This record gives sequence, structure tokens and C-alpha cells, in this order.
Amino acid sequence: MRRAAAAGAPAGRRRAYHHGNLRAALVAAATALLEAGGPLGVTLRGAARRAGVSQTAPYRHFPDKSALLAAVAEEGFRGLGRAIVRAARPHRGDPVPALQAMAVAIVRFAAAHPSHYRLMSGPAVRGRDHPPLREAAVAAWQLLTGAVRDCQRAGRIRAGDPAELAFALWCLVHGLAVLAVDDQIPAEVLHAVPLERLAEHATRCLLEGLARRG
Amino acid sequence: MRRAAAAGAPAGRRRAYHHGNLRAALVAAATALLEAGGPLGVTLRGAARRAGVSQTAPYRHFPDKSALLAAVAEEGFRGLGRAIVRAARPHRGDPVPALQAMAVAIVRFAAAHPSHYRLMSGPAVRGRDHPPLREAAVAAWQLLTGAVRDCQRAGRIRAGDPAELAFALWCLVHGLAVLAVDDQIPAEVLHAVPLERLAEHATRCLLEGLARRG
DNA sequence: CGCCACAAGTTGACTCTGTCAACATTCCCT
DNA sequence: AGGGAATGTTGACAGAGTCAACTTGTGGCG
Repeated sequence: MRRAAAAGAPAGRRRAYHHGNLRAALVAAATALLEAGGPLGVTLRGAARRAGVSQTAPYRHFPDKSALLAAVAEEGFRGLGRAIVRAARPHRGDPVPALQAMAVAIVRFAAAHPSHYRLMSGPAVRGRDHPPLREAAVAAWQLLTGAVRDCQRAGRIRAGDPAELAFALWCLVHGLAVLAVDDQIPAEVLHAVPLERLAEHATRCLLEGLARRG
Repeated sequence: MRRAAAAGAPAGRRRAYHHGNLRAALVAAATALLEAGGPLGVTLRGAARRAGVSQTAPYRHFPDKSALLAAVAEEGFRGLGRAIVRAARPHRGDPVPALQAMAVAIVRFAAAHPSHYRLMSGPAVRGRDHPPLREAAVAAWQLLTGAVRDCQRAGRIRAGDPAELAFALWCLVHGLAVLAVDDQIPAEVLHAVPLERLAEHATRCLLEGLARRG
């Protein structure tokens, strides 16, 4: 029973054994399932089916289901990081708008990939159990801290531990993203103002509070 | 096979049929499972076992598992509302500290009942599908809006739609709560400042931003 | 060049879950 | 007292995660 050519995985440096990079194919399959059917739609067996292998083949690459989910979430954080960087790029040398653009980008990312964002920030995967995930998440959020530091250097945010100040912004943005993703934003709020405006508005409020106190 | 006395449910007005208020017993059992084993530990059959009935008995009271979870989440929102009210009580006539105390109470509630808070704000139950849940959630958050309105009346927060202003605060607090619950607060932040201080700090920043602009 | 140990994948099974259909029991109202 | 509806049980099904044992392909070593 010969398998009919690898499923188009981008071929890592090491031409893999039987399948041609099953690991990546499984992550891709799980991601597809996630976007299609939400966190509950992701299933080890389903991912295996979609990758064209038997149900237990994934166990050669992931110790259990949560490891697969962690890999998917990790990829998500990488994507989030890219989105943040991309959003900040046009605002070089203008730290406050850059910070604002980053915040909006996070909310936009969540809205564009709700299931993915839910997985990243949800209980299905505890970051502590998966160091690479942890690192990817921290790296993404470090971008915010860096931007806060830039604002401080420009005198647009008061002095203080940038991590702590960025943390407030992080909470705000994450909270908004999570509410959006969980469809918990009251209709009367959302009708009045589109999501991205909400993000701008809220972050502006906080930034005014974070500005140098007179 | 006679059942051995109801399991101590608080006995509603109508002495129930066989079990003695199975519905409430199931919600209690599911809540216990939730607190013990997280969202994944909650199981229809497990709740039934814990309530001392057969696996399919719950279907006489809930159309499916998510309805049970919704009832648990609804109860959670009621508890959250009580906690908020209780926190604000000592600050009558002092709207800003009251608002701050409410914000802290929300974070404290989340930290005290992490799995419960996760369920309330998670994907397991979509509020849209369960009107009572929706209402309980809205009622809890309305408390924040009311407190913002009080602050506006006292001239401590600038004019504007209180729902919209409260929304920013809501995002901030919810984001902090969710991060705490998901164990995603960086250790260096948490070590420096305990959770409740973080809540105070963040809300103060936002409140300063929400104050009358000069 | 041939062989062998190991990595990668498969088969089959077990337990647990949510859910349905059919049946039994108990309560309340007339 | 009796009947209908509310309540609960038994038995079964498919699909999930996971383990043990087996098979197959791969690269390295003699």
C-alpha cells in the first residue's frame, strides 16, 4: 500500500522518511481544523486523517494531543508577532502612533483568527508545559514592552519599569481581543463603533493615563 | 430500588419528584468537577455520577452538555455580581474608590475561581446560545457601567457614553483576569507586584486617562 | 554490496465521552 | 383511583485519546 506522494509540505532540509515532514503537515491540518470548527473541532484523529496517515501516526511526533495544540498555538504567536512588527513598520520614529498601531494590530489579528487566538490564550494548552510556546508568546509581547520603552525615551510616557507599564496596555488589548473573539462585546457598543476604533479609543485613554503626570 | 434521601440540595419551593431537585444538584456537581479538574474535567456522566443518578438523567434537565455548562457559568456570573456589589459597598458616596474596588474584586474573583472564570469567558459556552447566561453576564458588567456613571456625575470622569467608557475599563480588568487565570502573567511582573496591586495600578492608569481632560 | 538497528507508520484494542431510543417509575391532577 | 406527563434507567452507538504489538522503510556500518 504505497502512499501517493507527500502532501505538498514545504520540504524541510532533511527529506523526511515516509511521509515528507509529517510534523508540519499535522500542524497545518490541525490549524485548518481549528479555523474551520473552533477549538472543539480539532481532533488528533481528524488531523491524522487530513494528513493522510493513520490515527496513531501523530504519536511519533507529539507525545499527546496538547503537544499538537501547543505547536499550533506557537505558530499562532509567531504570526501575531509578524503582524505586530508589520503594523509598527510605517511609524518609525513616531513611537506613540507605532504603539497604537501595534495594539490595533493585535485586536485585528484576534478578530481575523478567532479560534486561533482562543487557542493561544485558552486553557487547552498551558504554556508552562510547553517551553517553546512560552517563548513564542513572550517574544510577541516583548514587542509591546519595547514600544513602550521607545515612548518613554521620547518622553511620551512617564518613567517607570516599561514591563510594568506595558503590562497594563497588554491587559487592555488582550481583554479587548478576548472579548471580541468570544463574541461578548455588547451589541450597542459594537454598533456605535467598529472594533478597530474601539481599540484605538481604549488605548488612547490608557496612553493619556500613562503620559507624564503634570 | 429506592433512592436514599436527596443529596442535600437546598430544596426549592416544589419538593421535586424523584431525586429532589436534580437540576440544582447537577449544577453543583458540575461546579465541583470544574473547580477540581478544570474545564476538561467537567463531564456530563461525571456530574450524573456525582449526583447519584444514571448517565442520561441529566438529559431530562439539560438538552446537552453545553446547557449544563451554561448553567454553571450563569451561576458564576451571579457570584461575580455579588462579589462586585460587596466590594463597592464600603465606598458609598466615593465613586472613584468604589470603581477601583470593583475592578479589584473582579480580578480577585477570577484568581479565586480560575476554572469557573475560564468557563464563563471561554469558548465552551457561547452566550448567544443561552439567553439566561447572556443576561447574567450583562447584569454583572452593568455594575461597572453604573459605577462609571457615578464617577461622571461626581466629575471624576469626563463626559461621554458611560457604556463606552466603562468598556475600556472592562477590557482592562477582563484582560488582567484572563491573563491571571491562564497563568500568562510573566513571573518578573508578578514577583514585583501582587495581583491585586497590579489591578489597582492598571485601573488607576486608565482612570487618569479617563479623567476630565484639561 | 549486504545487513541490521532504529525511526516512522499501521493495526487493533481499550476506556471514556456525548447522545439517542426504548423502557420503567413516580407524581400530580381530575 | 386512574391516566398522562414528568422523571429516571438500561442498552447501545459512534467518535475521541491513547497504549501495545507489529510492519515497513531508511541510513549507516562492516
